[in-house]
Amino acid sequence: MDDVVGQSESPAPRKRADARRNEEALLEAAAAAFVTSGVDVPVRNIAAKAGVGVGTIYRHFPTRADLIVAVYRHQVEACAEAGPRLLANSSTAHAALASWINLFVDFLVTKHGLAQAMQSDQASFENLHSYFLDRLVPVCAELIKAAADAGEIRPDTDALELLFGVGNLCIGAESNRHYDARRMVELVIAGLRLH
Amino acid sequence: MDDVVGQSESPAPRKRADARRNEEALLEAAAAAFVTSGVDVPVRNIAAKAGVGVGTIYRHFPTRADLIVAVYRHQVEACAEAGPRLLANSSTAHAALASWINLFVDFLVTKHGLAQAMQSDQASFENLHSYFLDRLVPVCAELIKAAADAGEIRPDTDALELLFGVGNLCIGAESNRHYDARRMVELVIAGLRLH
DNA sequence: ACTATAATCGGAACCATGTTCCGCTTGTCA
DNA sequence: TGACAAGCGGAACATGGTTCCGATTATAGT
Repeated sequence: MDDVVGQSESPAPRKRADARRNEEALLEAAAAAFVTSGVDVPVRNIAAKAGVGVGTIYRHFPTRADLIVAVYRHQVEACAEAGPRLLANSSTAHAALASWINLFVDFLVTKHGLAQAMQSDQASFENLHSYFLDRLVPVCAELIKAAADAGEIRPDTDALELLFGVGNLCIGAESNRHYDARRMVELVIAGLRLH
Repeated sequence: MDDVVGQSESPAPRKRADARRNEEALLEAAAAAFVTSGVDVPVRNIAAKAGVGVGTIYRHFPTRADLIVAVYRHQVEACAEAGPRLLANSSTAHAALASWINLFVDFLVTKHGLAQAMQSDQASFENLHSYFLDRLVPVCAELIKAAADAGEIRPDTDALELLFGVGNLCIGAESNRHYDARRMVELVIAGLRLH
Protein backbone atom coordinates (compact mmCIF):
# COMPACT_ATOMS: atom_id res chain seq x y z
CA MET A 1 0.00 0.00 0.00
CA ASP A 2 2.69 2.50 0.93
CA ASP A 3 5.26 1.81 -1.81
CA VAL A 4 4.30 4.72 -3.97
CA VAL A 5 6.73 4.74 -6.87
CA GLY A 6 6.33 6.41 -10.18
CA GLN A 7 5.10 3.46 -12.21
CA SER A 8 2.22 2.29 -10.02
CA GLU A 9 3.25 -0.59 -7.77
CA SER A 10 5.87 -2.45 -9.79
CA PRO A 11 6.15 -6.16 -9.06
CA ALA A 12 9.13 -6.32 -11.48
CA PRO A 13 12.13 -4.51 -9.92
CA ARG A 14 13.93 -4.42 -13.29
CA LYS A 15 16.73 -6.88 -13.77
CA ARG A 16 20.38 -6.13 -14.28
CA ALA A 17 21.45 -5.27 -17.81
CA ASP A 18 23.62 -8.36 -18.27
CA ALA A 19 20.78 -10.55 -17.06
CA ARG A 20 18.47 -9.13 -19.71
CA ARG A 21 21.15 -9.58 -22.35
CA ASN A 22 21.63 -13.20 -21.38
CA GLU A 23 17.94 -13.91 -21.38
CA GLU A 24 17.70 -12.49 -24.86
CA ALA A 25 20.70 -14.49 -26.07
CA LEU A 26 19.18 -17.63 -24.58
CA LEU A 27 15.89 -17.10 -26.35
CA GLU A 28 17.63 -16.68 -29.67
CA ALA A 29 19.93 -19.64 -29.14
CA ALA A 30 17.04 -21.82 -28.01
CA ALA A 31 14.87 -20.84 -30.97
CA ALA A 32 17.70 -21.73 -33.35
CA ALA A 33 18.49 -24.96 -31.53
CA PHE A 34 14.82 -25.99 -31.50
CA VAL A 35 14.67 -25.61 -35.25
CA THR A 36 17.78 -27.65 -35.96
CA SER A 37 17.59 -30.25 -33.18
CA GLY A 38 14.04 -30.20 -31.88
CA VAL A 39 12.75 -29.04 -28.52
CA ASP A 40 14.61 -31.91 -26.87
CA VAL A 41 18.00 -30.43 -27.66
CA PRO A 42 20.34 -30.89 -24.66
CA VAL A 43 20.46 -27.96 -22.27
CA ARG A 44 24.24 -27.78 -22.60
CA ASN A 45 23.97 -27.17 -26.33
CA ILE A 46 21.66 -24.22 -25.86
CA ALA A 47 23.92 -22.80 -23.18
CA ALA A 48 26.98 -23.17 -25.39
CA LYS A 49 25.26 -21.60 -28.37
CA ALA A 50 24.21 -18.67 -26.21
CA GLY A 51 27.67 -18.39 -24.70
CA VAL A 52 26.50 -18.84 -21.11
CA GLY A 53 26.80 -21.51 -18.43
CA VAL A 54 24.05 -24.02 -17.77
CA GLY A 55 23.31 -22.39 -14.45
CA THR A 56 22.22 -19.30 -16.32
CA ILE A 57 19.62 -21.23 -18.26
CA TYR A 58 18.13 -22.65 -15.09
CA ARG A 59 18.10 -19.25 -13.49
CA HIS A 60 16.11 -17.68 -16.31
CA PHE A 61 14.05 -20.69 -17.31
CA PRO A 62 13.71 -23.14 -14.43
CA THR A 63 12.22 -25.85 -16.64
CA ARG A 64 12.50 -26.66 -20.31
CA ALA A 65 8.81 -25.94 -20.55
CA ASP A 66 9.39 -22.32 -19.53
CA LEU A 67 11.91 -21.91 -22.30
CA ILE A 68 9.63 -23.50 -24.87
CA VAL A 69 6.75 -21.28 -23.82
CA ALA A 70 8.93 -18.19 -24.05
CA VAL A 71 10.17 -19.13 -27.51
CA TYR A 72 6.75 -19.87 -28.97
CA ARG A 73 4.62 -17.39 -27.07
CA HIS A 74 4.22 -15.06 -30.05
CA GLN A 75 3.02 -17.81 -32.33
CA VAL A 76 0.59 -19.17 -29.79
CA GLU A 77 -0.81 -15.71 -29.28
CA ALA A 78 -1.20 -15.27 -33.01
CA CYS A 79 -3.03 -18.55 -33.24
CA ALA A 80 -5.32 -17.64 -30.39
CA GLU A 81 -6.12 -14.26 -31.89
CA ALA A 82 -6.92 -15.78 -35.25
CA GLY A 83 -9.90 -17.64 -33.78
CA PRO A 84 -12.44 -14.82 -33.54
CA ARG A 85 -11.26 -13.41 -36.86
CA LEU A 86 -11.85 -16.71 -38.64
CA LEU A 87 -15.24 -17.01 -37.06
CA ALA A 88 -16.19 -13.60 -38.38
CA ASN A 89 -14.84 -14.15 -41.87
CA SER A 90 -15.86 -17.72 -42.64
CA SER A 91 -19.00 -18.81 -44.38
CA THR A 92 -19.88 -21.32 -41.67
CA ALA A 93 -18.80 -21.89 -38.11
CA HIS A 94 -17.69 -25.38 -39.04
CA ALA A 95 -15.43 -23.95 -41.74
CA ALA A 96 -13.98 -21.52 -39.22
CA LEU A 97 -13.31 -24.33 -36.80
CA ALA A 98 -11.65 -26.40 -39.51
CA SER A 99 -9.46 -23.48 -40.58
CA TRP A 100 -8.44 -22.71 -37.05
CA ILE A 101 -7.54 -26.31 -36.31
CA ASN A 102 -5.44 -26.28 -39.48
CA LEU A 103 -3.59 -23.26 -38.17
CA PHE A 104 -2.91 -25.10 -34.95
CA VAL A 105 -1.75 -28.20 -36.80
CA ASP A 106 0.55 -26.19 -39.05
CA PHE A 107 2.10 -24.64 -36.00
CA LEU A 108 2.64 -27.96 -34.26
CA VAL A 109 3.98 -30.04 -37.11
CA THR A 110 6.65 -27.49 -37.94
CA LYS A 111 8.04 -27.54 -34.39
CA HIS A 112 10.14 -30.63 -34.15
CA GLY A 113 9.13 -32.59 -31.05
CA LEU A 114 6.75 -29.99 -29.69
CA ALA A 115 3.63 -32.10 -30.03
CA GLN A 116 5.47 -34.85 -28.24
CA ALA A 117 6.47 -32.52 -25.43
CA MET A 118 2.94 -31.14 -25.22
CA GLN A 119 1.50 -34.45 -24.18
CA SER A 120 4.27 -35.43 -21.80
CA ASP A 121 2.90 -35.84 -18.32
CA GLN A 122 6.21 -35.07 -16.64
CA ALA A 123 5.66 -32.55 -13.89
CA SER A 124 8.21 -30.21 -15.45
CA PHE A 125 6.04 -29.86 -18.55
CA GLU A 126 3.04 -28.79 -16.54
CA ASN A 127 3.73 -25.16 -17.45
CA LEU A 128 3.88 -25.86 -21.16
CA HIS A 129 0.69 -27.83 -21.02
CA SER A 130 -1.22 -25.32 -19.01
CA TYR A 131 -0.03 -22.31 -20.98
CA PHE A 132 -1.07 -23.79 -24.30
CA LEU A 133 -4.35 -25.03 -22.98
CA ASP A 134 -5.23 -21.92 -21.01
CA ARG A 135 -4.64 -19.84 -24.08
CA LEU A 136 -6.12 -22.04 -26.78
CA VAL A 137 -8.94 -23.98 -25.15
CA PRO A 138 -11.19 -20.93 -24.71
CA VAL A 139 -10.68 -19.97 -28.35
CA CYS A 140 -11.43 -23.47 -29.52
CA ALA A 141 -14.43 -23.66 -27.23
CA GLU A 142 -15.84 -20.51 -28.77
CA LEU A 143 -15.54 -21.92 -32.26
CA ILE A 144 -17.08 -25.18 -31.16
CA LYS A 145 -19.95 -23.44 -29.49
CA ALA A 146 -20.68 -21.41 -32.60
CA ALA A 147 -20.68 -24.52 -34.77
CA ALA A 148 -22.75 -26.45 -32.29
CA ASP A 149 -25.28 -23.63 -31.98
CA ALA A 150 -25.55 -23.63 -35.75
CA GLY A 151 -26.32 -27.33 -35.60
CA GLU A 152 -23.29 -28.18 -37.68
CA ILE A 153 -21.43 -30.45 -35.26
CA ARG A 154 -22.12 -32.74 -32.32
CA PRO A 155 -23.23 -30.56 -29.43
CA ASP A 156 -21.24 -32.50 -26.84
CA THR A 157 -17.82 -31.75 -28.30
CA ASP A 158 -15.20 -30.89 -25.71
CA ALA A 159 -12.55 -28.31 -26.65
CA LEU A 160 -9.86 -29.67 -24.35
CA GLU A 161 -10.30 -33.16 -25.63
CA LEU A 162 -10.32 -32.06 -29.25
CA LEU A 163 -7.11 -30.07 -28.86
CA PHE A 164 -5.46 -32.87 -26.97
CA GLY A 165 -6.39 -35.33 -29.67
CA VAL A 166 -5.33 -33.07 -32.52
CA GLY A 167 -2.05 -32.45 -30.74
CA ASN A 168 -1.50 -36.17 -30.47
CA LEU A 169 -2.22 -36.66 -34.14
CA CYS A 170 0.59 -34.25 -34.92
CA ILE A 171 3.22 -36.30 -33.12
CA GLY A 172 5.83 -37.68 -35.48
CA ALA A 173 4.23 -36.01 -38.45
CA GLU A 174 7.43 -34.68 -39.99
CA SER A 175 9.64 -37.72 -39.66
CA ASN A 176 7.26 -40.17 -41.31
CA ARG A 177 6.52 -39.83 -44.96
CA HIS A 178 3.72 -42.40 -44.77
CA TYR A 179 1.77 -40.33 -42.32
CA ASP A 180 0.03 -37.05 -42.91
CA ALA A 181 -1.29 -35.51 -39.72
CA ARG A 182 -3.43 -33.07 -41.64
CA ARG A 183 -5.34 -35.86 -43.31
CA MET A 184 -6.06 -37.56 -40.00
CA VAL A 185 -7.14 -34.32 -38.40
CA GLU A 186 -9.41 -33.79 -41.35
CA LEU A 187 -11.06 -37.10 -40.55
CA VAL A 188 -11.65 -36.01 -36.98
CA ILE A 189 -13.20 -32.75 -38.10
CA ALA A 190 -15.36 -34.62 -40.54
CA GLY A 191 -16.34 -36.98 -37.76
CA LEU A 192 -17.57 -34.06 -35.69
CA ARG A 193 -20.12 -33.16 -38.32
CA LEU A 194 -23.74 -34.00 -37.89
CA HIS A 195 -24.71 -36.00 -40.98
CA MET B 1 24.44 -80.57 -46.11
CA ASP B 2 26.32 -83.12 -44.04
CA ASP B 3 24.88 -82.25 -40.64
CA VAL B 4 22.33 -85.01 -40.59
CA VAL B 5 20.71 -84.83 -37.18
CA GLY B 6 17.40 -86.29 -36.12
CA GLN B 7 15.29 -83.11 -36.33
CA SER B 8 15.90 -82.02 -39.92
CA GLU B 9 18.45 -79.22 -40.22
CA SER B 10 17.98 -77.12 -37.12
CA PRO B 11 18.80 -73.41 -37.48
CA ALA B 12 18.41 -73.12 -33.70
CA PRO B 13 21.27 -75.03 -32.03
CA ARG B 14 19.38 -75.14 -28.74
CA LYS B 15 20.57 -72.77 -26.06
CA ARG B 16 22.01 -73.67 -22.72
CA ALA B 17 19.50 -74.46 -20.00
CA ASP B 18 20.46 -71.51 -17.81
CA ALA B 19 20.11 -69.19 -20.78
CA ARG B 20 16.58 -70.34 -21.41
CA ARG B 21 15.75 -69.98 -17.72
CA ASN B 22 17.07 -66.45 -17.70
CA GLU B 23 15.19 -65.49 -20.81
CA GLU B 24 12.00 -66.75 -19.23
CA ALA B 25 12.68 -64.92 -15.99
CA LEU B 26 13.37 -61.73 -17.93
CA LEU B 27 10.11 -61.96 -19.83
CA GLU B 28 8.18 -62.37 -16.61
CA ALA B 29 10.04 -59.61 -14.84
CA ALA B 30 9.63 -57.27 -17.79
CA ALA B 31 5.93 -57.98 -18.11
CA ALA B 32 5.45 -57.19 -14.44
CA ALA B 33 7.63 -54.09 -14.60
CA PHE B 34 5.82 -52.80 -17.67
CA VAL B 35 2.52 -53.03 -15.83
CA THR B 36 3.70 -51.17 -12.76
CA SER B 37 6.14 -48.70 -14.27
CA GLY B 38 5.41 -48.54 -17.98
CA VAL B 39 7.49 -49.73 -20.89
CA ASP B 40 10.07 -47.07 -20.07
CA VAL B 41 11.04 -48.74 -16.83
CA PRO B 42 14.82 -48.58 -16.39
CA VAL B 43 16.72 -51.59 -17.65
CA ARG B 44 18.41 -52.01 -14.29
CA ASN B 45 15.06 -52.46 -12.58
CA ILE B 46 14.03 -55.26 -14.89
CA ALA B 47 17.39 -56.94 -14.43
CA ALA B 48 17.14 -56.68 -10.67
CA LYS B 49 13.59 -58.03 -10.61
CA ALA B 50 14.67 -60.97 -12.76
CA GLY B 51 17.73 -61.52 -10.60
CA VAL B 52 20.22 -61.15 -13.45
CA GLY B 53 22.82 -58.62 -14.50
CA VAL B 54 22.14 -55.95 -17.07
CA GLY B 55 24.48 -57.67 -19.51
CA THR B 56 22.10 -60.59 -19.58
CA ILE B 57 19.23 -58.41 -20.71
CA TYR B 58 21.24 -57.02 -23.58
CA ARG B 59 22.38 -60.49 -24.60
CA HIS B 60 18.83 -61.80 -24.87
CA PHE B 61 17.10 -58.61 -25.98
CA PRO B 62 19.53 -56.25 -27.70
CA THR B 63 17.07 -53.38 -27.71
CA ARG B 64 14.16 -52.43 -25.52
CA ALA B 65 11.98 -52.89 -28.53
CA ASP B 66 12.88 -56.56 -28.73
CA LEU B 67 11.82 -57.04 -25.14
CA ILE B 68 8.55 -55.21 -25.67
CA VAL B 69 7.78 -57.25 -28.75
CA ALA B 70 8.50 -60.47 -26.90
CA VAL B 71 6.29 -59.49 -23.99
CA TYR B 72 3.30 -58.44 -26.09
CA ARG B 73 3.62 -60.84 -29.01
CA HIS B 74 0.71 -63.00 -27.83
CA GLN B 75 -1.65 -60.09 -27.53
CA VAL B 76 -0.69 -58.65 -30.88
CA GLU B 77 -1.26 -62.03 -32.49
CA ALA B 78 -4.65 -62.29 -30.83
CA CYS B 79 -5.58 -58.87 -32.15
CA ALA B 80 -4.44 -59.74 -35.64
CA GLU B 81 -6.37 -62.97 -35.64
CA ALA B 82 -9.52 -61.26 -34.46
CA GLY B 83 -9.72 -59.26 -37.68
CA PRO B 84 -11.07 -61.90 -40.07
CA ARG B 85 -13.35 -63.25 -37.37
CA LEU B 86 -14.93 -59.85 -36.79
CA LEU B 87 -15.36 -59.37 -40.49
CA ALA B 88 -17.23 -62.64 -40.74
CA ASN B 89 -19.43 -62.05 -37.71
CA SER B 90 -20.36 -58.39 -38.03
CA SER B 91 -23.41 -57.01 -39.70
CA THR B 92 -21.41 -54.55 -41.80
CA ALA B 93 -17.78 -54.19 -42.73
CA HIS B 94 -17.73 -50.76 -41.17
CA ALA B 95 -18.93 -52.25 -37.90
CA ALA B 96 -16.20 -54.88 -38.12
CA LEU B 97 -13.58 -52.21 -38.70
CA ALA B 98 -14.86 -50.17 -35.78
CA SER B 99 -14.83 -53.19 -33.48
CA TRP B 100 -11.35 -54.17 -34.52
CA ILE B 101 -9.99 -50.69 -34.00
CA ASN B 102 -11.56 -50.74 -30.56
CA LEU B 103 -9.70 -53.94 -29.81
CA PHE B 104 -6.48 -52.27 -30.87
CA VAL B 105 -7.21 -49.20 -28.79
CA ASP B 106 -8.04 -51.28 -25.73
CA PHE B 107 -4.75 -53.06 -26.11
CA LEU B 108 -2.76 -49.85 -26.44
CA VAL B 109 -4.32 -47.77 -23.71
CA THR B 110 -3.79 -50.47 -21.11
CA LYS B 111 -0.06 -50.67 -21.81
CA HIS B 112 1.47 -47.72 -20.05
CA GLY B 113 3.72 -45.85 -22.48
CA LEU B 114 3.44 -48.32 -25.31
CA ALA B 115 1.66 -45.99 -27.69
CA GLN B 116 4.34 -43.45 -26.97
CA ALA B 117 7.08 -45.95 -27.72
CA MET B 118 5.30 -47.08 -30.86
CA GLN B 119 5.66 -43.72 -32.48
CA SER B 120 9.22 -43.05 -31.39
CA ASP B 121 11.47 -42.68 -34.38
CA GLN B 122 14.56 -43.74 -32.48
CA ALA B 123 16.45 -46.34 -34.49
CA SER B 124 16.29 -48.77 -31.58
CA PHE B 125 12.51 -48.85 -31.81
CA GLU B 126 12.56 -49.79 -35.45
CA ASN B 127 11.88 -53.42 -34.51
CA LEU B 128 8.86 -52.58 -32.42
CA HIS B 129 7.44 -50.40 -35.12
CA SER B 130 7.95 -52.86 -37.91
CA TYR B 131 6.67 -55.86 -35.97
CA PHE B 132 3.44 -54.17 -35.02
CA LEU B 133 2.90 -52.75 -38.45
CA ASP B 134 3.86 -55.88 -40.37
CA ARG B 135 1.43 -57.86 -38.31
CA LEU B 136 -1.48 -55.45 -38.05
CA VAL B 137 -1.47 -53.36 -41.22
CA PRO B 138 -2.51 -56.25 -43.48
CA VAL B 139 -5.37 -57.10 -41.15
CA CYS B 140 -6.50 -53.50 -41.02
CA ALA B 141 -6.14 -53.19 -44.77
CA GLU B 142 -8.42 -56.16 -45.26
CA LEU B 143 -11.10 -54.64 -43.08
CA ILE B 144 -10.76 -51.32 -44.84
CA LYS B 145 -11.01 -52.91 -48.25
CA ALA B 146 -14.15 -54.76 -47.27
CA ALA B 147 -15.75 -51.58 -46.00
CA ALA B 148 -14.61 -49.60 -49.01
CA ASP B 149 -15.89 -52.23 -51.42
CA ALA B 150 -19.22 -52.07 -49.65
CA GLY B 151 -19.22 -48.33 -50.24
CA GLU B 152 -19.33 -47.62 -46.53
CA ILE B 153 -16.14 -45.59 -46.15
CA ARG B 154 -13.85 -43.38 -48.18
CA PRO B 155 -12.16 -45.59 -50.75
CA ASP B 156 -8.77 -43.91 -50.39
CA THR B 157 -8.24 -44.84 -46.75
CA ASP B 158 -4.73 -46.00 -45.95
CA ALA B 159 -4.30 -48.72 -43.32
CA LEU B 160 -0.84 -47.66 -42.21
CA GLU B 161 -1.91 -44.08 -41.76
CA LEU B 162 -5.05 -45.04 -39.90
CA LEU B 163 -3.18 -47.28 -37.48
CA PHE B 164 -0.50 -44.69 -36.96
CA GLY B 165 -3.10 -42.04 -36.21
CA VAL B 166 -5.11 -44.25 -33.89
CA GLY B 167 -1.91 -45.18 -32.09
CA ASN B 168 -1.12 -41.53 -31.62
CA LEU B 169 -4.57 -40.84 -30.25
CA CYS B 170 -3.92 -43.42 -27.56
CA ILE B 171 -0.87 -41.64 -26.20
CA GLY B 172 -1.37 -40.37 -22.70
CA ALA B 173 -4.86 -41.79 -22.54
CA GLU B 174 -4.58 -43.28 -19.07
CA SER B 175 -2.90 -40.43 -17.25
CA ASN B 176 -5.37 -37.75 -18.28
CA ARG B 177 -8.87 -37.92 -16.97
CA HIS B 178 -10.00 -35.14 -19.33
CA TYR B 179 -9.11 -37.14 -22.38
CA ASP B 180 -10.77 -40.27 -23.67
CA ALA B 181 -8.88 -41.82 -26.55
CA ARG B 182 -11.82 -44.04 -27.44
CA ARG B 183 -14.03 -41.04 -28.05
CA MET B 184 -11.49 -39.42 -30.35
CA VAL B 185 -10.95 -42.65 -32.25
CA GLU B 186 -14.69 -42.88 -32.62
CA LEU B 187 -14.65 -39.49 -34.30
CA VAL B 188 -12.02 -40.68 -36.75
CA ILE B 189 -14.01 -43.79 -37.59
CA ALA B 190 -17.09 -41.65 -38.03
CA GLY B 191 -15.08 -39.34 -40.26
CA LEU B 192 -14.20 -42.26 -42.51
CA ARG B 193 -17.84 -42.85 -43.28
CA LEU B 194 -19.33 -41.76 -46.53
CA HIS B 195 -22.31 -39.59 -45.61
C1' DA C 1 33.28 -88.91 -12.52
C1' DC C 2 36.47 -85.53 -14.55
C1' DT C 3 38.14 -82.18 -17.55
C1' DA C 4 38.28 -79.03 -21.42
C1' DT C 5 35.84 -75.73 -23.66
C1' DA C 6 32.73 -72.58 -25.18
C1' DA C 7 28.52 -70.37 -23.86
C1' DT C 8 26.79 -67.43 -20.59
C1' DC C 9 26.84 -64.42 -16.77
C1' DG C 10 27.40 -60.24 -13.73
C1' DG C 11 28.24 -55.89 -12.86
C1' DA C 12 31.91 -52.41 -13.04
C1' DA C 13 32.85 -48.80 -16.07
C1' DC C 14 31.74 -45.51 -19.47
C1' DC C 15 28.84 -42.05 -21.70
C1' DA C 16 25.16 -38.70 -22.23
C1' DT C 17 22.15 -35.66 -20.11
C1' DG C 18 19.46 -33.26 -16.48
C1' DT C 19 19.99 -30.63 -12.20
C1' DT C 20 22.06 -28.36 -8.19
C1' DC C 21 25.25 -25.58 -5.78
C1' DC C 22 28.58 -22.27 -4.50
C1' DG C 23 32.75 -19.38 -4.98
C1' DC C 24 33.71 -15.70 -8.16
C1' DT C 25 32.52 -11.63 -11.08
C1' DT C 26 30.14 -7.55 -12.22
C1' DG C 27 26.48 -4.08 -12.55
C1' DT C 28 24.39 -0.62 -9.79
C1' DC C 29 23.80 2.88 -6.50
C1' DA C 30 25.06 5.94 -3.01
C1' DT D 1 34.84 4.72 -6.08
C1' DG D 2 33.66 1.20 -2.86
C1' DA D 3 30.17 -1.98 -1.03
C1' DC D 4 27.13 -5.38 -1.99
C1' DA D 5 23.45 -7.78 -4.04
C1' DA D 6 22.51 -9.81 -8.42
C1' DG D 7 24.07 -12.70 -11.52
C1' DC D 8 27.36 -15.94 -13.54
C1' DG D 9 29.86 -20.29 -14.79
C1' DG D 10 30.81 -24.72 -14.65
C1' DA D 11 32.27 -28.43 -11.51
C1' DA D 12 29.89 -31.94 -9.26
C1' DC D 13 26.24 -35.01 -8.62
C1' DA D 14 22.22 -38.09 -10.15
C1' DT D 15 20.10 -41.07 -13.42
C1' DG D 16 19.80 -44.24 -16.92
C1' DG D 17 21.48 -46.49 -21.34
C1' DT D 18 25.26 -49.37 -23.20
C1' DT D 19 29.62 -51.91 -23.52
C1' DC D 20 33.06 -55.05 -22.15
C1' DC D 21 35.63 -58.60 -20.07
C1' DG D 22 37.14 -61.65 -16.29
C1' DA D 23 34.61 -65.17 -13.72
C1' DT D 24 31.35 -68.85 -13.83
C1' DT D 25 28.98 -72.88 -15.38
C1' DA D 26 26.53 -76.16 -18.59
C1' DT D 27 27.71 -79.58 -21.70
C1' DA D 28 30.24 -82.96 -24.49
C1' DG D 29 33.77 -86.14 -24.70
C1' DT D 30 36.64 -89.38 -22.26
